[in-house]
Amino acid sequence: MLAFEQSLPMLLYQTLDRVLPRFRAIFKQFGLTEPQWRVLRTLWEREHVALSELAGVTLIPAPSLVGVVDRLSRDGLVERQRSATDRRVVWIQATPRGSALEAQVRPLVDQVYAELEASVDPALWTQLLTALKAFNREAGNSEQQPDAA
Amino acid sequence: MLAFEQSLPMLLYQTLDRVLPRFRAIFKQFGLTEPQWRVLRTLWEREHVALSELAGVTLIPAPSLVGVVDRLSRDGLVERQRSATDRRVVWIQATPRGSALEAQVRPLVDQVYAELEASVDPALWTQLLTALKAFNREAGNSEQQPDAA
DNA sequence: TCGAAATCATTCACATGTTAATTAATTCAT
DNA sequence: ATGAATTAATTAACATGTGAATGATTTCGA
Repeated sequence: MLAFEQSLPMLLYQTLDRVLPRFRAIFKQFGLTEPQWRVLRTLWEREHVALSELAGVTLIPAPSLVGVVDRLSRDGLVERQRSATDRRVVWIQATPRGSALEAQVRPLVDQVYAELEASVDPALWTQLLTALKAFNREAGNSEQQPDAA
Repeated sequence: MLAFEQSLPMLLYQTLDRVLPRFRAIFKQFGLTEPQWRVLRTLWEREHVALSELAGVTLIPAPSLVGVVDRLSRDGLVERQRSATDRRVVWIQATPRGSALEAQVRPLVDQVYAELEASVDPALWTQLLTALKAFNREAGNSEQQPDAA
C-alpha cells in the first residue's frame, strides 16, 4: 500500500521536473540540450577526457554519449581524437567555439542555480543535498562483500 | 565554482541510477518497462483514467504517454475508450490481463523497495523523503504571485 | 448563436535512454 | 609469443523524452 506518488523514485522525478526546465530554458538559447551541457561543463574543467570516463562523470550511458558527442561534434563544439598510446581510447575535447561558450552560459546557469537555492529554506536545501549525498554513498551496499574479507 | 557532481540535478540523477536498475530487473521479467509499470500501477488503483490525468499522475509527458499506451495496448494490457460525454477525452483502463499482473509484480516490487529502505540508516531514509517532499512543495514558488493578493 | 479561445489527444522531428551485440585493440596467463 | 579473456567505443533495435504543431472538440463571451 505504498503511496505511489510518495515513493522515492516518483519524488526524485518530481524534483527533477521542478528543477530542470529552468536550466533547459537557458540551454535552448545556445542551441544546447541538457546532456550536451553536461558534456561541455565537464570538458571546461578537464581539458580532454576519454569517452568512457566522460560517461562516468556525466552519468550519460556510453551508447547515448556516442550520439551526444556526434551532435556536439557536428556543431563544432567538441572534437574526437584517438589516443596514440591505446588506440581503443577516444579523447574528447572542446573546440575553441565549445570553450568560448563557457563565458556565456555559465553565468546564466549559476544565476538560476542560486535563485533555485534561494527559493527554499536554507536548512531544507542543506538537508536535501546532505541526504542525497549520504544516500548515494550508503544505499545498496549489501551485495558486493565477497571480496571484502 | 559549483562542484558539478555535487549539484542538485547530478545528485538526483545519481540517486535514480542507484535505485532504478533493481526495479527494472523485475519489470523485465514481465516484459514491462519502467514507464509502463507506472501506468499500470496507476490503473490498478483508479479503474479508468483520462490520458491527460494519467500523464499528470505518472509524470510522463502526454506525447510520450501516447506511445506508452500504444504499446501497452498492443500487448493487451490496457484499453482506450472515448468518453461519451466529452469526446476529446480518452479513458485508459487495464484489461483483465493487465489487472492480473498486479498480483505477480507488486509483491516483488514491494520487496525490493523494502530492501532498499533497509539498506540505509532509518533516519537518513526519513530525512531524504521528508526533504524531497518539502522541496517539491516549496521550491520555485516565486513567480506565480500576481494572483495571490 | 456564432466565432474566438481553450482543451485534449495526437503527430512530427529530433534527441536521448536501455540492452544486447559487435568490432577493434589490448592484456595476460601460459 | 600466442590465443583466450578484457576493455573501449560503437552499432542496432527499440522505447521514451522534448518542444512545437495539428485536428477535433468544447467552452465562452460578445
